[in-house]
Amino acid sequence: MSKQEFVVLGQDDAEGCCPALLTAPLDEGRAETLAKVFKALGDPVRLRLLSMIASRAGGEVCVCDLTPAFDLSQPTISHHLKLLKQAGLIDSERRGTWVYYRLLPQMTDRLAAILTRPAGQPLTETAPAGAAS
Amino acid sequence: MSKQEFVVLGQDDAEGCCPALLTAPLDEGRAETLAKVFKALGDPVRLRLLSMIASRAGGEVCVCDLTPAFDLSQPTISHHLKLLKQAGLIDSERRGTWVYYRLLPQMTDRLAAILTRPAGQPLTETAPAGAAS
DNA sequence: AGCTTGAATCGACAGACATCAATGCAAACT
DNA sequence: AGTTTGCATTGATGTCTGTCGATTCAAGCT
Repeated sequence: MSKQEFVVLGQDDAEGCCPALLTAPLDEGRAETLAKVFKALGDPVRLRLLSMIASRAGGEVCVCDLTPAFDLSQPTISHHLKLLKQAGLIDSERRGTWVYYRLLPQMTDRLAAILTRPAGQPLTETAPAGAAS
Repeated sequence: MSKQEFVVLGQDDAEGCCPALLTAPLDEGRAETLAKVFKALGDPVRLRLLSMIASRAGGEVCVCDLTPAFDLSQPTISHHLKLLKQAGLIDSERRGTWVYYRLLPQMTDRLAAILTRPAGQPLTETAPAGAAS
């Protein structure tokens, strides 16, 4: 049933920091793994689902609260939730009749770190030519 | 030629901060816009391209340096670069015979901010039940 | 002008993906 | 046991997307 993907994302540099995206060329394997996560985020329905789950006070949402928020069939919502789960972004738990989803902050934290360039990066920085200041 | 997408991403909250993803439900319009950017990142080839461009000292890479790094045809690489550009992640400039690509750090910065939860967020935090403390 | 090289565009095609209706499964309730 | 409600799975279908070969465009040669 395919281990969670973020375990692989955990392969850090020698420094024990974040897998470099903006500071060193990504190798093929990590690119493949990372792409799966970003692909999971690359759909408006899944983004809204993730947002609804993450922003919920208590950290949990029942599927029964998610489904009616969309003009989509229940199987479709279930499918999107499955993809988010396989990407390691959320997890689910059944309690009685209902199933609750919650955010796995480790993954979003890791993505944020990956997209953050180290301070004082010697890039050309923002304004090469005609950017309206 | 479709304006850069990140302009829309710039629609901030009243507080003038980042478009909330983890703290408030994303509306349909922003979800659509954000999804396009994440979709651009949702391919291993494009991730590697972005990584190669971003990590290059000088901040620029010639296409002629990118193409031979892949087992893909030149039109395919050109296609992926186009998608990254349309997503507002990179920009290009022609100098003589060659075309140079460079990172647009505003976009990755914004994504990082979007994926970062505000400090002290009242989430259940990582260990709701049986996680090894 | 003609040629050569670097890069983008076009047209085609196979595989992936979002969506749905129908069905299956799990838990609670009568 | 039978029924109902909540969610997942299956199978089918139309659309999107990654890839290529062929072509075109742009710039610098000879």
